[in-house]
Amino acid sequence: MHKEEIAKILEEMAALLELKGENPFRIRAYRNGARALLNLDADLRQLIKEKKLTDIEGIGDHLAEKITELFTKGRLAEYEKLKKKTPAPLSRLLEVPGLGPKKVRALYQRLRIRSLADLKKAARAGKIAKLQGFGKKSEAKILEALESSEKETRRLWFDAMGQAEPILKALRALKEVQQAEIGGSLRRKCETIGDLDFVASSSTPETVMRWFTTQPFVKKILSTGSAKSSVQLKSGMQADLRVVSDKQFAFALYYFTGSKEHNIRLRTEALKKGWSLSEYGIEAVKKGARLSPAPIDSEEKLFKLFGLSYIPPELRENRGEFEAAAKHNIPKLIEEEDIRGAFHCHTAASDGRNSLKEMIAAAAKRGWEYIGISDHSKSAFQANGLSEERLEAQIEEIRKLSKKSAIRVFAGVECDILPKGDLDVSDGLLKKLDYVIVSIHSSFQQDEKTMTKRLIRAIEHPSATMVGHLTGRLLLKRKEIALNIPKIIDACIANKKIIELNGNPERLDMDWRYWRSAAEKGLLCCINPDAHAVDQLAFVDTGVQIARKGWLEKDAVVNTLPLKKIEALLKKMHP
DNA sequence: GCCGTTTTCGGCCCGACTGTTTTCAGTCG
Repeated sequence: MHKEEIAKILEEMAALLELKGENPFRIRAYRNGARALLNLDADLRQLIKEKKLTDIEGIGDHLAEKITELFTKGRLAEYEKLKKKTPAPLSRLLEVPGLGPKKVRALYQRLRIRSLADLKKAARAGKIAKLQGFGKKSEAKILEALESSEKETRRLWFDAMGQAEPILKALRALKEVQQAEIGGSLRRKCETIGDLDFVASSSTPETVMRWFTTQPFVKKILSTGSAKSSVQLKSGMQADLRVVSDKQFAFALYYFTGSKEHNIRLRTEALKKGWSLSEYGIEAVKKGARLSPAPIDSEEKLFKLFGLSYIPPELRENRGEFEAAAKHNIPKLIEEEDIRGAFHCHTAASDGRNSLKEMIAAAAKRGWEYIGISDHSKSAFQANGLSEERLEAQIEEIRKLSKKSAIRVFAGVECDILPKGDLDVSDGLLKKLDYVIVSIHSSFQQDEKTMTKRLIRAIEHPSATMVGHLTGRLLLKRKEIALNIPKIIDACIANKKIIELNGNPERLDMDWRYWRSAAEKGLLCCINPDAHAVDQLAFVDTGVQIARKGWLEKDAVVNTLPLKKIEALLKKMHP
């Protein structure tokens, strides 16, 4: 069983325990455990073999045992038992907005409702409104939730940002608003976003709330008060606005940026010092505890109060940022301006929209010193992959254009990795190129072992320079291939090969969770746009955002190198 | 069920909003 499947079962167990009315902290422990697993960047098999599961924060002896059982046997006796006691479809009811464990239990015990279908029938018959604790409104809300088909409203970070920016701008333009920022996972640069969070300060919150809930972008008001309002946007996404006083703003922004795990950590630190930290401020609660009277009007000052360096929002995931900040070891994260070129760019010769010349001109306009062109190889027939003759002709053309251009143009290819791990271009031709990206575009269904072997074989090819979009995932659309990523990282380090961070908003691949430890071990990254048109060169910026989330500094990213140095590096890798 | 420079037992974040109540439980983030 994969860690994702195991995490899902732990989640399901949490839901079942919730329905049983178990101790809420025990339930939280299961959820934390599931999350810890998903956040894991090490090889689960290895951890289990070495009995080191309990080294993971949030996983103790009991969860370690359960995870081991699931991993080795593919099933968990306790889970089976639990499922027998509570009909499994009941946990689906928890996903209906407004229904929590207590209400689901009431529905089950009093109306024998077990499934969404039962629920719908009962609501239509008006049976729910009659139950104690329910009423006409909750019945209507349940029906509405069941009948609306827009249940999946998660968006790519890029799309969510596009929706949030105009709202933020309008909020800031209000004369009643003193400060406004985007918070939540959007500010933390998560790859997908569930809802938009805005934080604003004002002395007349009601006015701001009235404005927010009556805008044309609002489809429905979900809730509204003087401190908090939630609306559903016309796009289907949910947006929340919190309004506080200006003195409280830094605390509120910090709080609503999250992540939850990160916040809990700082609150716990506060308690140890005898302070209580909330979205509204901080105060001494224990006898003898003292706070300096200096006002805290920025997140920097808040961190400083705890003796911590400033933690950029991207890093606030409780994945080691507190330890680093305490030692004043927060990395100087890479920035958009550090990028001097990119290597994964397509032209109209394969499946791009623009010509070679146009791509080069667009790269020069961005202020880059160089661009690498990497069209598809012949097996990618769906993408009009280049035959060896066409690739050879393109190399010639690139050599000519590079001499005439303001920027250096490198000749590359995005070479398919064939099912057995062979490359799709002959060795002779590969040698003529400046660099080679190796990517998987076929036989996605291979099992983990086969896939890992296939990829390592490609990495070991002397002409391979870097791995393209490692897992082939399309966020919210297509699952990643089965792969032992820690092993691939080790193979790349051993063979001195690069892994791409694909900045296409749908890919953001390799996943940010792996970069920190990989870079510490010496893996080099190349942030690429995977551009299929001139305007998509900007995807490197999205790539940089995710690189920051993965703790990457400039030094770990090869395309921050000036031209002379990148030329030397490629020559060394590709003699 | 997890965790520990106050603890191996006793904590575990907590406030806003809704709807059903008639003072508050449940849900949510």
